[in-house]
Amino acid sequence: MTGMQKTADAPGAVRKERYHHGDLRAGLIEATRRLVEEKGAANFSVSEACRLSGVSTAAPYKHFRDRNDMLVAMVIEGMVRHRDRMMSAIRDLPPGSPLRIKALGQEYVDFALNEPGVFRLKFGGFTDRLEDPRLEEIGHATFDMVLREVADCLGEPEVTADVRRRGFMLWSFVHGLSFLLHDQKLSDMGGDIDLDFLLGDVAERILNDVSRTHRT
Amino acid sequence: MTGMQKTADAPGAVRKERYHHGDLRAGLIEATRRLVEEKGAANFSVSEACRLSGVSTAAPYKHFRDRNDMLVAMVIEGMVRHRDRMMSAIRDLPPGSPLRIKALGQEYVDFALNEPGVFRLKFGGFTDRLEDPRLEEIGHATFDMVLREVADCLGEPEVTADVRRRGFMLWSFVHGLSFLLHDQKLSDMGGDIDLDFLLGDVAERILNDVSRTHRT
DNA sequence: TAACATATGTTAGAATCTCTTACTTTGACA
DNA sequence: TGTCAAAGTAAGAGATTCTAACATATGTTA
Repeated sequence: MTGMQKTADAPGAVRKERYHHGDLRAGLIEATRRLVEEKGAANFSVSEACRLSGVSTAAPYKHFRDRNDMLVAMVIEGMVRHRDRMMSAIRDLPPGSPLRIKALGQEYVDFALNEPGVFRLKFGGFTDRLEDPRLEEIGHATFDMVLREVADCLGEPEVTADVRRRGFMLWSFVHGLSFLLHDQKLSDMGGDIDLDFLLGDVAERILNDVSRTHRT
Repeated sequence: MTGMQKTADAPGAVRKERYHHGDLRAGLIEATRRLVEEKGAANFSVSEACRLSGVSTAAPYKHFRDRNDMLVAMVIEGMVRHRDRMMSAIRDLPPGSPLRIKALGQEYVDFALNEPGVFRLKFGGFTDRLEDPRLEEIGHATFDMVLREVADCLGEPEVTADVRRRGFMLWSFVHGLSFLLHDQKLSDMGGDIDLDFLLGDVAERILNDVSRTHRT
């Protein structure tokens, strides 16, 4: 009995032969991601991530402050992926084209649907305010990138107040759409609305120059 | 020792003199609402709601299947309030006016900010899919009400596919805006955007008849 | 190469939570 | 008044988070 228990080997469990794991921190983050996607953040448990990673339930506390900190670490990686995907989604599209705006929205929504656990953990407001400077930073960087795209598209050399306002409109829209799509509200209550058309239409309306007649 | 413990009396705790509570179900729902607003749904515990209500931790299970069912019961009441407020927000505004659409959006956002716990519990996707026919029903009823307003505003006698599409755009927008506002993204990243103006501008853009030139 | 310091694990356990089972009290009604 | 169902309680099983104390690798330095 060397203390190297090999209990039952849950499916997908990482087999451990050495006392040291190799990169437990990364392993736990990946386990966390898998579990959050499978069962939702509310049902995520540190214990289960430990089981998946083949370590004791005390091990994570050498790498993370607490459960919340584990989730934050996982979400940070997710947001990096999110931004990377958005950037590569427009790589080959003509600069200044509204197609780029639409593609950014498309990708925003796609990420939310492909990694709903991560997306909702970040934006659903589930935990104790996952405030972390790294999250703040990447969020700002991503939005700034979008704002520059909007400016290009409008022919503005800089990010003006108007550009910022329209960028925020676009964000609000795709953000809400992401939640509603994942909640299946579009299929339940939207009739036969075509998602692709919806994205294009909204982008067009927001990028359009409306001679503002009534400000109410 | 009659089993009538009066331990410490946590602040705000309901004092219990009788064996029977009176209306424990309602009391627990209200305690649940308070706790969710105070500490977030993730930190809500049945035990604490019991402490607030002055009953044993086994009592709720006479009224609710489990913790999740308690949350669902509380959210249902919240969604009824949500709809009621939206309806009364437009009561005195001229029928068919875009002011009504804007007021609905305003109220949607206001509710999300006033009762973020409830709002995010319903839409943040926190729990094990809080699917309940009563929630479905009230959601549909509310959206239908909005669609009729949109139709009126566009001069359509019925809820056409186009009306539905625009209604869904509006919903997506105010929905996302609600999340972003609560996350303080507008104040952090929106510069000095005026919320009131934003709502009016978006309503106008979505209600406008854009001669659709390019559908891509 | 030996010895130490540090990082990274483990074991054991305290505090808390959800939910069940079996028992008790209460109020309503025949 | 007696009985029954509804609505509480007490006790406890099983899980969970996190801590404290201990164990083992790893790498640096004398």
